[in-house]
Amino acid sequence: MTNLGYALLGMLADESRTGYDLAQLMKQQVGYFWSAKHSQIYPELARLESEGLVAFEVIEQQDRPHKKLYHITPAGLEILRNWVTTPAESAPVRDELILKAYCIWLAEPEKAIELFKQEELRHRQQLAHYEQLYIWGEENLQREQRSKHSSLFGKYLSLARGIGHEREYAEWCRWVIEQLEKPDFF
Amino acid sequence: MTNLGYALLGMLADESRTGYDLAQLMKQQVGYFWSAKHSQIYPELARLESEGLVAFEVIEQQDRPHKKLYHITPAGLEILRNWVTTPAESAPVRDELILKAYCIWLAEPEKAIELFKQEELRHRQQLAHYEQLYIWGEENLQREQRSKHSSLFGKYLSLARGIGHEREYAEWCRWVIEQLEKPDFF
DNA sequence: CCTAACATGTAATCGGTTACATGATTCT
DNA sequence: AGAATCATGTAACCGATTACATGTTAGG
Repeated sequence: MTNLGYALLGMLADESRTGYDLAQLMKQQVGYFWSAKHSQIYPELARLESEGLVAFEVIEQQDRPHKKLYHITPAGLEILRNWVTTPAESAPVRDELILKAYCIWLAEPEKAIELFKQEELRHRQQLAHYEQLYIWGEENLQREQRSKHSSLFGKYLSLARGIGHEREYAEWCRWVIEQLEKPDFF
Repeated sequence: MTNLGYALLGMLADESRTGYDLAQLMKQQVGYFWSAKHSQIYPELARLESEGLVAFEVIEQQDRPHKKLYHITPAGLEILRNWVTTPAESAPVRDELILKAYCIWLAEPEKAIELFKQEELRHRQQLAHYEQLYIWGEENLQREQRSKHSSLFGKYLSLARGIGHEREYAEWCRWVIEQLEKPDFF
């Protein structure tokens, strides 16, 4: 099983979806921590189906093309449940901006400041976006949905991580700018 | 040019190194934000050499196999300098633990707590490691090396990012545990 | 004797992106 | 007339990992 497979099972555990729906979700919500293009999703769904972890029914539509609505099977739910609490394997980090930071001693400080100002702005904007989603969610949250067994719970945990991550990243950018603005010897 | 190419140029801008040395560096320092195995490094060095961005001299050694000591060329330094301050392209995030967090509503809370306790510990240990490196660096830092134009400057910026990242990650794990320990309705 | 460190490469495979391919409907 | 959304697929390519391959010396 691949991580993409688990990601798809996770989305289908919440509700039945088409390949197209799954690809859309990966441009929103889920895309903040896992993503894939439709060209990867369709073959992976076919693979999951061949292993009996998902199944689909063809929905015929007038005025729209037909679609395959996938749902998770009991076997799929079982391996997903088993996976969620097993330790995650640590993937190597590859962050282009930190790589640039490592080499920044070669650059003119003014240009470096400009770069980090742009990056800070980018992360502040993403932070504001996440915070807005968080507020909207809080407002519409019913009492019975405030359960560890509601799929909304998972959405909150992941959104909170996004907020913390973007805030921390933006603050590092700011700190880097401060270091670059300091005179060389003091 | 690939990011790996720039990473190698960045390491060679600091000082001349062999492919073996570069692979070792990517298990330490540089590996915290960019990594590659020797099987990827050797062909990439050959490619950089064919494009005139690096060059090497063969060092014959008694009692050790011969080695190729690579150094950056003026052309290599130029494209590296040009790259460092150009905006970084944002790569999609793929974090297995956040994916698990998203699906955690399917798990038994006790098992979920165990998972996040393990993960918190892992990040606290990595944080302690980074902080130790930071302290050692501070201690041995000479006045003339406290310049934006010293390669140590880049090492500090990247190390600071590692510290911030691990601290924030560990704190999120702790917060998740708190959410999981709360009674469902309160 | 076996393992670790030094030292350099190639081949097979895999996960993911980009591009190719098709086709209907709705909105501007 | 053209773009956007819905809807599903395949093919080529690329970056990265794992495994294959070789050979020396030092140390437990």
